[in-house]
Amino acid sequence: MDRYNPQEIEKKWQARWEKEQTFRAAPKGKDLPKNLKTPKVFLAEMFPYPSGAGLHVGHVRNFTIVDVLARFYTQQEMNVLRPFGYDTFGLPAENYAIKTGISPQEATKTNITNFRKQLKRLGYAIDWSREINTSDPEYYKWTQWCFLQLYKKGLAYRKESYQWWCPVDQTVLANEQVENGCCWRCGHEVEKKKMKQWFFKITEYADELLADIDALDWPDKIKTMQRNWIGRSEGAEIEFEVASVANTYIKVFTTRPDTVFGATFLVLAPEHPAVKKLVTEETKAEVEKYQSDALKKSEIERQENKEKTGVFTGSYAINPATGEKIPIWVSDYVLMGYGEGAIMAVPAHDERDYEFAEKFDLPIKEVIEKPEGSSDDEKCYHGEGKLINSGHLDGTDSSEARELVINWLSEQGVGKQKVTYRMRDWLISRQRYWGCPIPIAYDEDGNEYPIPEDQLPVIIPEVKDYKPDNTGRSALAKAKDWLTFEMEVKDKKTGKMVKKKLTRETDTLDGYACSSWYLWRYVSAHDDKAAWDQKAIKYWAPTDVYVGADHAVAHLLYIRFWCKFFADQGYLPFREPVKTLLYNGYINAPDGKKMSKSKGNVIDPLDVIDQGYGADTLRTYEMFIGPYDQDAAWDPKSVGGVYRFLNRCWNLCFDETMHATSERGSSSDTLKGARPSLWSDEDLIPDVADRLVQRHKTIKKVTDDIHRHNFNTAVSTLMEYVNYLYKEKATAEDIVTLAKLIKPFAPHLACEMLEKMESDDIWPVWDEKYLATETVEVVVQVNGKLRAKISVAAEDLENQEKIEELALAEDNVKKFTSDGIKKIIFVKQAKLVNIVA
RNA sequence: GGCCGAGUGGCGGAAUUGGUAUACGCGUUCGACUUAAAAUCGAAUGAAGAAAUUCAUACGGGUUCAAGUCCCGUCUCGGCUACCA
Repeated sequence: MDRYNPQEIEKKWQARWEKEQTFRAAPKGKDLPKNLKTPKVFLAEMFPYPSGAGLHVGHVRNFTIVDVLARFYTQQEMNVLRPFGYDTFGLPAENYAIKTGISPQEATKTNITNFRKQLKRLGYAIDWSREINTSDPEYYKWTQWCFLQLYKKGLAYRKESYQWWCPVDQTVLANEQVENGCCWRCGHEVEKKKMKQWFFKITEYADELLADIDALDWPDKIKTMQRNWIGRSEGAEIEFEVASVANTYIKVFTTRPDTVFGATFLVLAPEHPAVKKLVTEETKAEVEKYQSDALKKSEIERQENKEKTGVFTGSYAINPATGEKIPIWVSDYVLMGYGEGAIMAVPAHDERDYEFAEKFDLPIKEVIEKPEGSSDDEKCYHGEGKLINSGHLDGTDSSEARELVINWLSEQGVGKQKVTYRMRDWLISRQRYWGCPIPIAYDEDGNEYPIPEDQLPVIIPEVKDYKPDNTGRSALAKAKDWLTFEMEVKDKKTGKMVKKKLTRETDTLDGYACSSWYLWRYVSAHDDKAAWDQKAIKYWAPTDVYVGADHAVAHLLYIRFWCKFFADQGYLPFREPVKTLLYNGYINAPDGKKMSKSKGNVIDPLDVIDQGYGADTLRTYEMFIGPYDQDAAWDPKSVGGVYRFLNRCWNLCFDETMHATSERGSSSDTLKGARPSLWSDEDLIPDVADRLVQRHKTIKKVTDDIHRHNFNTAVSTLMEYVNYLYKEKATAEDIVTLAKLIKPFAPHLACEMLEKMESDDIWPVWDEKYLATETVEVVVQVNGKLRAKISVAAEDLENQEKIEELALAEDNVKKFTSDGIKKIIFVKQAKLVNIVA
């Protein structure tokens, strides 16, 4: 007998899959599969950044989940689309280029080649004809096209604003790229810088992005994070007239308009544009110093020092509810980016305002009565209650008063209902070389001209030196031939077409823009007529199952935003890009800590394969390691256990001593070419009944488990089946069933077994009739404690009286029921009798 | 501080709708094979007890014929978030 040799058989099957292009989703040269009536499944993982280090075990877990599903659905004869791509723009390649002079284009090519080779060694069922790469001009041409669509609709715009700036990477960062006041890439503290930047107006879709979360088949964790990120607040916008400066109003946002009578001062963010109008001779110097200090303060300092600071502007506003004059202050606890950048302070009912009032000795006026018996012992009560000190609204319940106040202020023209979002517009320009160029140019007056669609792509020029220049512009500014050019444009004044000298935008797009549409590119990956083909998108998309372990908010929110936008433009026939999202956990080092090069605890998946375990063991192990959505620690000993299991599968097929033989001695011809030692079910009557039960139970359990994404228990079910077959020996049908069921996990081994058995790989179907056995075991409890098990004929389950009688007849039951029986509960479904004594 | 998870043998974990707690794997022990070891195969393995049995799903209560599962409270760990008005 040949021994299980993964090295040999994996090489053999990988070569065959490559040659036969086994995993192409469509016949050559066509976009759609032949049989459109078969259900389609579009599966994808979050495409990786192909780093020089190659695949790590985390990738393997992520990709194997997709692969198991792809193979499972393929075996069920569905049309499966399982493409692959690379997210190649980004800082690592650029920093590497700055350090070594090797161009990002070249480094990316090398890395992809390595990645592709490694992916093939894992035996993934990838349709390689659809491989995409975001830094390929063929791809980013269409990223630029997407940008222009957003630009046309006014959803891509330029605005001067204070932005997070990383002084090391020399680029602005989006809010979600700032972690604890530090750059997500290099970890350096970020600063605020006033710059003109490009944005996508994601806030336009805030309401829909929020509302549609409910219906998504996504993990609750991610749904909650997205809801929090969008951060919708309902409240009111209230205008406060400035007493000392004519015709000046300060708008504030509040979620508690019911407390307006208690607003005893206003607070403005240091960056608020009205501040310069409000300062007086005496306060000017001090306020300006406070403003410039606040700008210099890093996010970390702001967080560390929660002690309230602030300064009086010297001006007063009129509280529209009370008519009282109240002072206007400036403090950095009010953020310019949220609401109106100004608040009405109600110190009696808001902790932050309370602290501020205490510190600067400002009046505190209670306007909500704490209900009796309230356990809230905070200094300022922020719950609901009856209004007091609130003029005509005294005695009203605070929850009702909110609307009454809004209506009342609205009648006077100084207030209205308002919804505010925590989410800001998406900052997309980056001062980096290695990104998708923004297809915009400027004339000498700074007017914007989009590059016409037929002139795309704007190709990234090769440069010698990749360092950003010290003006905050990317290295693209160094490509002089590329930077300026002539283009026919409509003259802004005369409206005639004229040739104009233009300068290109040197900012590139945030990498998240490139990954916001790649799922749709997969349906017609190398289409040169459109970003995605309409017929193909209609058939394949949206993505049925999307698997990842990162980007809970950013990427998964942006892709939803683009989906809604392109749906509105008529390019997509759906409004949500991903039906089911699986979010897999991380794989940690054996010590339970995160794997990292510096700690030297990294497990290299290719090493595991080369040690002799093979790809099938690696794949199966990573599915068996635990529930896919939980973190798990790598255990080298358990890898050995999975290898032993696959080895046992192999033996059942190739070791004749493991084969069931018939005492009647007749060989079966039900399986052509099967070895003489191998017997079919038919030869084994009468012991065939239990065998069929085990087999069909296994088929059902494995099928259900994969549907539920319980990959770990699917594998353990197969282990139980193999243990059973080791005891009882295997028939031809057993071996074929086992091979088919294990194929999603260990495809090479399964193919080898199926080849030997001359069998197809079509997913087996269980028959309910084998699941119902002739005799069943009924559990007998007394007072909920297990006391006996009785074996009864299956049809007797309908006969409650008989079962109760049998149960009571058990010696061990009699022992515990000698004091009499109160009642008997019989649960047919659970096959259980509970006697209450 | 706020929100959301989780806590089961020596370890990773199973228990799908409230119905036999600890499947499967690792580890450990014993046995077979072997001159021997590895590999492989077989058996045992929550704790206490000779046994019947009792006690065990973080802790304390509750609901129920029956609770790992549901409810209330406490503790511990993890994730996200953090002056968002």
